[in-house]
Amino acid sequence: MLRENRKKQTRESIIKHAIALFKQKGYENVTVEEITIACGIAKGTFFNYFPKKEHILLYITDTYMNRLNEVIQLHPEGSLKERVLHIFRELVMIYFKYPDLLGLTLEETIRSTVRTETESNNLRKFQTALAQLIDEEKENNERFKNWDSDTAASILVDIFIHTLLTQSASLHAETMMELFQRKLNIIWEGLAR
Amino acid sequence: MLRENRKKQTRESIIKHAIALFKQKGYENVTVEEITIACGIAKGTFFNYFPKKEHILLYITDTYMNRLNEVIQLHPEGSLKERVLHIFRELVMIYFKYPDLLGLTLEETIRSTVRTETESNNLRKFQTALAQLIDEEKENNERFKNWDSDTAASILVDIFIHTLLTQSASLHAETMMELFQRKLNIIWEGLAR
DNA sequence: ACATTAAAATGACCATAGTCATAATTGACC
DNA sequence: GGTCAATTATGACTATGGTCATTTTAATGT
Repeated sequence: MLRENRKKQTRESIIKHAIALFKQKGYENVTVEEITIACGIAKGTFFNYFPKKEHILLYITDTYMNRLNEVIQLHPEGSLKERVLHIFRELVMIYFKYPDLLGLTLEETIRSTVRTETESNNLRKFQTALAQLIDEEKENNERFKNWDSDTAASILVDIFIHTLLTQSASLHAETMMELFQRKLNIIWEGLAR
Repeated sequence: MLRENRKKQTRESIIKHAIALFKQKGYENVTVEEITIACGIAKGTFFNYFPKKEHILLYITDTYMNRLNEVIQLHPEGSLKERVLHIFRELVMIYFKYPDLLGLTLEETIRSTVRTETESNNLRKFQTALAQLIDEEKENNERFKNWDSDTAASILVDIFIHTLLTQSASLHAETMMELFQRKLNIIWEGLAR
């Protein structure tokens, strides 16, 4: 299994060096060749691991979303609204680890969502996780029974992603969280009530 | 003013030929040089009009959004929810004029939103228009007074854009409209009511 | 008409993402 | 430990987006 180990190592090396360089010089100012030199591999090798330069950014989101279940477990208490807000906060914090890459990363996530149409994309995973949360709440709380969980979860994802996108330039986590709060208030209580 | 006329002509020629070629061969398979040849201009000239190839896609959204006020006027009757649904429907129909470009166009709109941060971008315009609609409704209808119109409008844009994005691959307008309807039902009545 | 200046067009040029035929490495099997 | 097949690495090469110094064209003034 030497081969598989090497592959994993190379892959991780590429990601590590690429992100380090992106942080340092900005995504656009880093060439693929530069990344491969940092890794001590040939340029062509890069494309054996990632079909396009941008796919590294996608990987970042993968990592975030892999922590999703963990993040959901972090806040098992409180009302559904509180839990959702906590989850949003955690995800925002993770995203803010690479503030300069936030916008680009989101763009790529969206792109892949548009292009793939598959169930396996990250936003779909997020939606499924939220839908499950709503389903659980339905057991305890009559008030949620009216709605299809998946549609409701989809709204939450709509709000999360698009708010993040429009706010990503200003990069202020707390402002963003306030906006989330206000939006959740509205959809919880109903726009026309 | 010969100069300005020529400029306008060239600009329009580029847009016209570019979109025709995109429809015919797909965005990725059309080179800038190809576009300029079709227009009978030099390659460099293209970049005097559009800083990047992708900016042509942005122009498409500009056109759509310029029709926004017109679209809003089209349905002055009915409840707010009905009006919003009508507006969504009209916009979806406009977008579906270039079904193959829909995804790309949206991607670019989002990109520019992320990058510019200015008030002048198209999504912001959409939001402002919707906020105004909500404000008007507030005059007649007590029930909407609780909420900040801008935040509420922002939710509607979140839903519109992100639903469009996730659904753009399947390209089925009616499915999309049904989804809009379900989502609006939820946020109108309130998720937890 | 001619000269001067400003705007716009041009295309040779460059940088770099991505390809691909070839070479090197690995694992399996005898 | 030698042979073969499959996998992975390599880097010369190609294609194309985008730049920029130079040239052309339009507008203004005399």
